[in-house]
Amino acid sequence: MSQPKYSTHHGMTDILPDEVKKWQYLEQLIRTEAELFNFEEIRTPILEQTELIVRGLGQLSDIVSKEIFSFSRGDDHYVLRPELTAPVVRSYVQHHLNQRGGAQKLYYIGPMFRAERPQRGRQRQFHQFGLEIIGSSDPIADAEAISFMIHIFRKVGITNTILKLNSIGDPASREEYKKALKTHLQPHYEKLSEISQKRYHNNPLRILDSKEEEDQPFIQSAPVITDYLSEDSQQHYQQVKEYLQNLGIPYEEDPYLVRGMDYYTQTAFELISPDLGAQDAIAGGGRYDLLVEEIGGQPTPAVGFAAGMERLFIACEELGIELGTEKSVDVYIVTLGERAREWGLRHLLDIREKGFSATMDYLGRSMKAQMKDANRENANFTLIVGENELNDGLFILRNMRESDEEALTFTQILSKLEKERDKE
RNA sequence: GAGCUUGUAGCUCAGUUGGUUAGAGCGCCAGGUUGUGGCCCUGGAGGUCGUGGGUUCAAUUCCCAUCAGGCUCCCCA
Repeated sequence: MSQPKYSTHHGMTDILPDEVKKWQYLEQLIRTEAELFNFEEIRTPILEQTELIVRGLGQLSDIVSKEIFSFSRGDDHYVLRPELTAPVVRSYVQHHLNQRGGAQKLYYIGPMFRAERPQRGRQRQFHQFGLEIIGSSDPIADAEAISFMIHIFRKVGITNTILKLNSIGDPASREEYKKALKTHLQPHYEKLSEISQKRYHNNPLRILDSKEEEDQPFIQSAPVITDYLSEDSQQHYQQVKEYLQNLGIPYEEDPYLVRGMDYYTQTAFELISPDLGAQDAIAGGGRYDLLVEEIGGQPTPAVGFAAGMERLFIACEELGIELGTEKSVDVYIVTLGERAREWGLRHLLDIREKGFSATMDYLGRSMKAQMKDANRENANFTLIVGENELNDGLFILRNMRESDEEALTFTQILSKLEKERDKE
């Protein structure tokens, strides 16, 4: 096809009317369920200060080092938010949300931006929903976050997921482990992949995440972080696992699961969908007990997760799950002649006033074309108006599903519609 | 950031071993029924064959570049 003069940027897509139904469905589901879990929505700006994201996620994280959309205007440095944990925490600190009392249970839905190379399940503008529980160190918060995450996927019908679970401990135990890991890798340093050699110095934990062939033998023989957890961390992890068992949520422990952002501590988890191919992480999260302080607030424990909405839809597609309903309209007014069009224009409002959706032809088309259009719009009823009907005040209400029709006054038509609605 | 692969109508795809007007199905518009949809029939609109350059008498077809999609790596949701 020839290239249009203007198009979306690389890796950014329009959500067209035919697809928007499933988005609305999912957003509605998330909102309804979040309310049931007693979470409150929070909305933060698309643009954040560069420094927040750099401090929050870590200078060396892949996201910050190569995937950030940023620009400056005067002395202000802007980034398009690549995730929402740091912004939500920023908001929490900025507005002293701790003063509202208790743990803050927040959820969000919205677009994120990462300058990655696009492919299926990975767009430069993509959408996440997620939640953050700020102000509780209790493992019950971890369990609730995971529970909500699983709950949404189950509600949608995605049940064949794998929950991977790990604990990366508190900072002290992690330092211990880092030392042990480096000691283990030291003799093999020359044999490690280039990336892993770099990470050896910067962020040795991430070596565990490596998919490089040459690293695998050393990763498999590496010490396991869960052996280095402090007693508190161990207890916390143990408690999370017990809560998950009580909730009937199966999980797989993966001692090599490490998350990409620097702010994570203790519990780390990922939800994997076998239906996604290369981008198989459909949701991920964990505890980040140090982030609030890092951003300038009081030391405050927190836990949360984020899920990729596009990836959720891909999984649905693979599983044959259809979300949302077909489009339809309650009443399509079919008009014949100018007088009828005027009548229709006025009476559309009366119908809508009663809570029924209503439309009519805007193109001055033939009756047949209008009927066809009504069919395409999936109209429940057509209301046929011509000179005859205007003269005797009886209009034809055609039930498009039953294919029968009757002549009624407009008042009768409205009550007929209401009767039909009550049947449902 | 790297490798591979694809790019023909709104959509899904044929086709052209380089040669006058590029096809199908679906969708769209109109008519068959001068006031009645879904099925059927007839007709129509819609494509400089992703874009730019090169080779050639001639390129949608071959070559190069570029852009976009897909798969994989990397990373992540």
